[in-house]
Amino acid sequence: MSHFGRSGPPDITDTYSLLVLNITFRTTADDLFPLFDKYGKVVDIFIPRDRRTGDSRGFAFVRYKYADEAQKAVDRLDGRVVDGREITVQFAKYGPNAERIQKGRIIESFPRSKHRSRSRSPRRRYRDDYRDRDYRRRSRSRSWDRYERDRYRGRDRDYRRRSRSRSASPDYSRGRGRGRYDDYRRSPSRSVGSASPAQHSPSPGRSLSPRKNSPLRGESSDGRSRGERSPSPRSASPRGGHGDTRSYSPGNSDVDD
DNA sequence: GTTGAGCGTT
Repeated sequence: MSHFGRSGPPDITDTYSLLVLNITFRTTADDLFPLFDKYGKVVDIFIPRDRRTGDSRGFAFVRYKYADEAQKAVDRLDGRVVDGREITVQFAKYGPNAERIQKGRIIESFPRSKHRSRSRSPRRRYRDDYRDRDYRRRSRSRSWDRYERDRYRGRDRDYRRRSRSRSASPDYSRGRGRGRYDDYRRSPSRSVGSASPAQHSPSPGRSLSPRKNSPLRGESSDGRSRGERSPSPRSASPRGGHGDTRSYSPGNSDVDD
């Protein structure tokens, strides 16, 4: 395995974690790697993503092998404009498991055999409080300046170009939706073959569900679909097999650039 | 297409 493992964190006991804040939502580890690797030996880069959407949360973790290099990277890259955004580089304050950490270095002072209730909330690891935070100060800035737009477009195309090889966009919504509509339209109740351009069909089409609140959805009470219901086995993973945040491969870049 | 304080995965 050349790349850093998606099997979890590597040997982080002797590494120094750096927290990179204020990065763009489109910045990936591949973009940060060359930047941070210039100032030292980068062991691993991890960018937390959202479980639901899969988008970046706007910050990353860069682990250095040596503290001096990490310190230099902090001093050098802190305040640096990346992707049109001024990033904030600082030593990680907490460990991956909210363990004790010192200057970004994880200190396992206690044996892991003794799991202790952490002060933090291990049950809520995700942004469940994003609503509160959103209401707190939602109106601040659109953040969409000319820089990000330009960068986003360029990056977007790049991603599309490389992702187009293996799998297309998650068309399950459209495909499945049309499939349902197709099935619905397939009913003899509707004459398919001549449309009425003069008047708009009472069927909203895709605006709202044609059977929006039918007492019976046709699948539950039907009974026939119960056994032969196909839950759209079209694509299990829209991201394909590359759905890892840290997809950069040091020494062996798999980018087909 | 929207977000922006913060501390992380098998």
